[in-house]
Amino acid sequence: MAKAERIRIYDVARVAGVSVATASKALNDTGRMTEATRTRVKQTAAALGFRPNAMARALTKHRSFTVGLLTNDTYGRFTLPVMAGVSEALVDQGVSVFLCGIEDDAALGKVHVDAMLDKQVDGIIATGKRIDRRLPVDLSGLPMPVVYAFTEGPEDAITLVSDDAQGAREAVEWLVQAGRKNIVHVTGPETFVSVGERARAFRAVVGEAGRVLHGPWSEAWGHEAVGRLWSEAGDKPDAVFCGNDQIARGVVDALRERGIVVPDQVSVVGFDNWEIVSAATRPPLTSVDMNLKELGREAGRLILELAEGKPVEPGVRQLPCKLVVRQSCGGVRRSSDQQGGVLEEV
Amino acid sequence: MAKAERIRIYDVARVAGVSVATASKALNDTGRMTEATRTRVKQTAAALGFRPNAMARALTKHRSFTVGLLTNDTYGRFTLPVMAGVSEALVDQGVSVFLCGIEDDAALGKVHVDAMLDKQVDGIIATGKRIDRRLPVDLSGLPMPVVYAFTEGPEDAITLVSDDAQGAREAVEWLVQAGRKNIVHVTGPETFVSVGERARAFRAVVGEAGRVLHGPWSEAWGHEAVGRLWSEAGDKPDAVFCGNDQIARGVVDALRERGIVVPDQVSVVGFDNWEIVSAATRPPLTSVDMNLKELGREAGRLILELAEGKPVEPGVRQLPCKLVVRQSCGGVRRSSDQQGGVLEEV
DNA sequence: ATGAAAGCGCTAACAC
DNA sequence: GTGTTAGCGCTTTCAT
Repeated sequence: MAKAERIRIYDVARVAGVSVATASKALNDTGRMTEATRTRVKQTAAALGFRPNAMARALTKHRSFTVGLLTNDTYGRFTLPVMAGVSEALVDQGVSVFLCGIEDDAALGKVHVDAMLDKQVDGIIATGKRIDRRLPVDLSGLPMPVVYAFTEGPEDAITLVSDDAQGAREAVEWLVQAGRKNIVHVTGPETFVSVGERARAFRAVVGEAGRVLHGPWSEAWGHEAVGRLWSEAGDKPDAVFCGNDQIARGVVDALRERGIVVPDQVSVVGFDNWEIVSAATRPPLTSVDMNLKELGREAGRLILELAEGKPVEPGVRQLPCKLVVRQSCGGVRRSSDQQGGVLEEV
Repeated sequence: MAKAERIRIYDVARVAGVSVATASKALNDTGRMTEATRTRVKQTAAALGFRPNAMARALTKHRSFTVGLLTNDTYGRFTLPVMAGVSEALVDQGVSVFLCGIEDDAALGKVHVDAMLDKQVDGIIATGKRIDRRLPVDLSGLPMPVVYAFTEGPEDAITLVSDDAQGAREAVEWLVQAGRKNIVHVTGPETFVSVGERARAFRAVVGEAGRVLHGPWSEAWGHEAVGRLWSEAGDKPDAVFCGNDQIARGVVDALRERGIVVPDQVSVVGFDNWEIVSAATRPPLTSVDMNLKELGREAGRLILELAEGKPVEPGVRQLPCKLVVRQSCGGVRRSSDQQGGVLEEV
């Protein structure tokens, strides 16, 4: 832990035979000087292993090269991909990310926001576990930019969300294209905005008579829904589009218990593409991926632009979902490991 | 985003009618002055909404009140609880946490570590996904303290791990106490140190003849293991102690498919207490919790002590696991919602 | 083209 | 007890 004294710009300047002012300008590619001088300074800095003191720099530049990521998503189901994206977009720029988990605790939220203020973060990215709820903290009027990603923000804020309708549409169209005629939608509670959007998109494809069953976001509900659907008289569904992967897993398990083969007899599609669930299901789930990492990347880019003083248009930006095809729904897909786009049965 | 000028200590001093030096001392509870002055300064600071500039403070105090959490655990299965604990231990002290996900990429690791160095974090906590592997970065010789939590560190480092042997012992003793006679252990690959420790603890309880089956950490393996065990001639196991919750879930599902009732006929115990798995299993899994949040808390406390210059004895600290009882293993447990410790069958 | 000097906001010796 | 002063390491006018 004991270590040679840290190299300061002062040392670089001395060794390079220039003043600290020149050294500073050389290293920051500002000011004017002979190319020779600039190069020499940069080389000595590199040779000496000079790393500028971020604190000192922040003090004068009023930029800390840090951002805060605020979240109330405890399990990290949604936050981790977002975080990964944010980090990826910022790490090359030398920007580090404070992760602040605030649960649903307003007091804790305030503590974290105050800490961010003290540390003069260049911006705050707010994220959460659903797009129609706000974090229990007020982020308006802060002296730094704020971007909302996968959580609701004020009217005139910059907000990033996934395009639930498009994701749902792609999933359902996939099922239709696979020849399924009787598709039902088993999803979460009606109180979620995204549940409504997905259900609307579902009906837009299959027709207004499309059947939608609401329940909790759990495997148990998927299970129960199958019980309900298959105990009714009349035609049974030949496909189930689920509101999340846990429900889908419940559905698949329940079907297997009834001796119904997925995907031969019934196709199942999930939502979220939570790999730990979708990949462990037998058969592995085809699922809609909300591209949360890309959402995070975009949030990182935006916060950076804002921090640099560039203008960013406020409003809600919807980012597209993509369907990840596994084995739970049959149909035809373009083979990924063959040239020429041969189509194959899966 | 436009905001009134930030209050500086200079403003506080002026309003309180003292010098900045006195103001500083008053607010930091250092130096000597009349209690009256101190109170007055503190009150004006509060009234003005003064928040010290962390950058400026860091520059002089050589403490940034930030720490870095380095991890290669992408899913966050282990990192998130650790992170929550770290954060919990530090947030009251005004310390914020940089989360740095480095995958298994040495170059990315170096980028993050360099960023931490530039930002003069007060300490680094290294964590990962298994206790017998190192992160792909060299953290020795850094000018700040390092604590290893749930990842391997150098010989003379400060390391925090869960007590796998104790956790396994408690689980198996619980099964024995529940009257189980023929317990097998279905676990992960032999290459994991923790697999060895748990298996040894298992055999220490059930006898050296205790049967241990190794395989991948997956549901599929749990499934397959049941197939293997139940297709053999002779007595069937009446309990399965699993190396993680995913295996346990596979076991439970496979047993159900065979018409074997859990926990009536066979008891199952998991490991990790990953709620998303253990709670969704039917019946919910009794599982060993590694107390990762507490591990994180302890790591936070230690890094703080080190940052404050207090000495901390190097070496490996084992923190106890605790058994979380749900419905997958029967036996007798103390009813939690009755007074007087009535014992009840579960 | 380069350098001297004045801060950024705060803390800590050392005077008074 | 309280204030004066000198930095912390870097950036940035403004001279030269």
